[in-house]
Amino acid sequence: MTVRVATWNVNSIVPRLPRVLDWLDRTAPDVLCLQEIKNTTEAFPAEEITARGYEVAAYGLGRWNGVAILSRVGLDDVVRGLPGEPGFDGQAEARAIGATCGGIRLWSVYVPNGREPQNPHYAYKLEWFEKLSDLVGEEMRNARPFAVLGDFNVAPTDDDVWDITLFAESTHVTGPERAALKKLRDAGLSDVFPRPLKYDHPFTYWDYRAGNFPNNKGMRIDLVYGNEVFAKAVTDSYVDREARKGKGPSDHAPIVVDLEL
DNA sequence: ATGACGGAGCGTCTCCGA
Repeated sequence: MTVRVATWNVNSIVPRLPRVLDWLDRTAPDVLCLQEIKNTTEAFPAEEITARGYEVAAYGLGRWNGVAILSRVGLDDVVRGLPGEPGFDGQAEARAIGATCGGIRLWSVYVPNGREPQNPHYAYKLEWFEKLSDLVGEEMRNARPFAVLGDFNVAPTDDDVWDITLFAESTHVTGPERAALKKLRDAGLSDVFPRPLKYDHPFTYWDYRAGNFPNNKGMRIDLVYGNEVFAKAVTDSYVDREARKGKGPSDHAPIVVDLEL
């Protein structure tokens, strides 16, 4: 069975909907994990997506964050929220949703940004990673294909940012953040490394400002972490930088993963 | 070469993003 799975931080689903619909039509993923839908579960604009044959599971609590999974190969055992996840400043946040699609267990995640290393948001980020690690430990008890996809807000290596010298005192590249990723790999997940459609590095994010996209000043912070049976089934993976072009894009590009299961 | 911030909310500004 061939399955195409994708992940995309859309930076708000409502203004991005025309682009997402067009991208679904052209790319035809079986499953699409979304991050930063920036609205509520109830307000998710599902109609035109379901008209294309996808089931929708969304989880959003308001104007920030929010995640979703779209699937045309089944959408079962949906879990909204990371078990035991911390909130920030006393508020729950919608940053994870899990579902089983076509026999594959998938989690769409939007890891907290961290802001600056001294900011309480950074400690929250590391705490959130701990709960993600706990979840992965639980999911790894099953033999089925399993992957965590989404915006991890960490560049795994110095090659995953356009110029590491500009990241002193910055989040996304610190030792503890990278150690959190390593802990996921030590638990048995592999970084499904995508090919870039252009240039040398498969960046997935480029700031809107200062011409960062045309200058390819990007970061690889959106990741696909799969267990062994998932990773071994991968036949191709790429970052669709075409989706970052033109008027009204997200600041992230989608990652597409093809599997033969 | 697909381009020089953009989204949301009670909002003409602030917060957030990485």
